[in-house]
Amino acid sequence: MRIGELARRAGVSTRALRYYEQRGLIRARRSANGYREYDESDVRIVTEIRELMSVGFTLEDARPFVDCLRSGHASGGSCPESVAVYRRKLAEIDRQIRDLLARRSEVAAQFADACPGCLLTRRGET
Amino acid sequence: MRIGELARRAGVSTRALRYYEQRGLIRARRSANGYREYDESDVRIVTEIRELMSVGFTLEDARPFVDCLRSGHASGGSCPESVAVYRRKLAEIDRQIRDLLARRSEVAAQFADACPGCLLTRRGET
DNA sequence: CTTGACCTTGTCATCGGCGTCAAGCTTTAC
DNA sequence: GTAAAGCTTGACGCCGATGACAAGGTCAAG
Repeated sequence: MRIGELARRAGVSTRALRYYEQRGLIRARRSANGYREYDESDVRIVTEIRELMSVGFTLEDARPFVDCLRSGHASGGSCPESVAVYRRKLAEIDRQIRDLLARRSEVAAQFADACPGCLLTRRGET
Repeated sequence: MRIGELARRAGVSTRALRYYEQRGLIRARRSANGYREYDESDVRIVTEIRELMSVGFTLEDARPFVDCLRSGHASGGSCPESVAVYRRKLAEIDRQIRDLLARRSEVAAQFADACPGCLLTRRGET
């Protein structure tokens, strides 16, 4: 299939697909006229990338998953490198949550300090 | 005082100060040679900006606080516009926290799905 | 033949908050 | 006198993942 069909089937723009190729995440055969040609395995790969991005992974994060799929694994997340990324992302998310909680207290504290009496409600009620 | 001293006293770069001026957050008199001249109130304003930024406010978020200080208030956060920003930021942070918590479950779920047995009760998921 | 859908490469723009030169003033210190 | 600070404006770079164009080649249908 050509790039337009892959884009439709994977739910991304053609621009995104060319970008993924430029970043080395997908590859394409070229037909005689220079058009990119893809097959079913590319649909799988792009779908995997989008799933990961939908939960906050970057393209670089997705790379080990793509490699894992290419090496024949049924799941992109079953290779050691992918598992490492999963763990790293979970740790990263946990840290972000902690940071945000700390930040929330700081903001609330500044607020209370700058404007005593303004913050009369409890969390989430404003 | 000139820009270098203001930068030192407020703990920012001169580049940052020129940027704030360009964005209309601070102003400067000019001495005969074209150098920017600041006074104590500018130290206060820049300090306020940095305090707000340190807890995740953008420069635009800081604008009402600056205006509030300029209008003579002792605290930049005591004007209605600043209070509105505080409330908005708190709501924003709460939303981000909720999003991250949801994202964490999704990642953990994907992880568990892609690699059964990899996620060994690290956080009481499932 | 022509329209229109699809493809190509290449480049600029986005968003925030600056860092980092560049090239040339002024002022200060010795 | 001269060198080192310090100041000026201007402009490019960065990060991530594209969107939006430009200017053209290709191909099937009417």
